[in-house]
Amino acid sequence: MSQIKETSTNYANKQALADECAEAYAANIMGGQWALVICSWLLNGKLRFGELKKHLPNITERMLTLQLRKLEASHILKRTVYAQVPPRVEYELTAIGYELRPIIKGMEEWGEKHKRVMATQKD
Amino acid sequence: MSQIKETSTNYANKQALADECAEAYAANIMGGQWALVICSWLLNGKLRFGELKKHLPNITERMLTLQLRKLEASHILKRTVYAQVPPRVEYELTAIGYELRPIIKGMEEWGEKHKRVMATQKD
DNA sequence: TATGGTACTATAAAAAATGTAAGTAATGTC
DNA sequence: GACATTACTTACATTTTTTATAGTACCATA
Repeated sequence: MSQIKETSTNYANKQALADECAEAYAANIMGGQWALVICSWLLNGKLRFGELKKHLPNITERMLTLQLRKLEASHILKRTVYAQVPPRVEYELTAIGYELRPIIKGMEEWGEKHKRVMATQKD
Repeated sequence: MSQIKETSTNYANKQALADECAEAYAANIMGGQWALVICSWLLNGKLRFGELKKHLPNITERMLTLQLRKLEASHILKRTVYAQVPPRVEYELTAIGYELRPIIKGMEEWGEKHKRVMATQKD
């Protein structure tokens, strides 16, 4: 998947932080350029690979695949393959995945508010 | 600060995402290995550089400085320097910084729950 | 036989984030 | 004058993440 060196200091630090801070643990799972937005789209229901791709205009297929695989490995979403040609694969949030909703919504609201606050600062 | 190339695809993608998805915008601000945990500690009140460092056992001074500067630039916290020797610098969340509390707490709870869920899977 | 659609994979390169190690400034105390 | 304290800064190395580009498999239809 992603190539993490289990001997690196960075790896050790992430582990240690995740062990004692559940919010850092969560951030590791939800980290990555597109993970949050993918989940955000999936909050409305299952989507196919190609549909997700359309919603994320500039993502490469490789990145989409990587992020989906990571989220799948963390049991945030589940992947269903239909034995068809051309292939059809659907992605859907799991129960724990859907529980991200209040957090994602919270971040959305906070982000909007932060934008407004920043607009009033003149730095 | 951090060296972002404004000509890179990555920069363009982040901008575009942040523009249309406030949750991605928020994630950019709160991103970084230690940012969330720093904010988490600061939810309990102002702390000095050295105190923060003690709370984050493996962080290097360079990383701590970088993350604090980034958070300051985003107006998540404010930095107060006291004209003393040896120096004394205090960091405190701003109003919009304190508004991260429900999000951080939400992530904390979700993280704990996710850990429990994962413990029951046998992969 | 050629073409098209879907969901990928492989490989390389570029960019970004993080870590390492050393040094700095100012001043009070020994 | 040497040393300790605090909050950094700088130069450089390494690791991790993201992007670029080009494939692949499958079968149905033209």
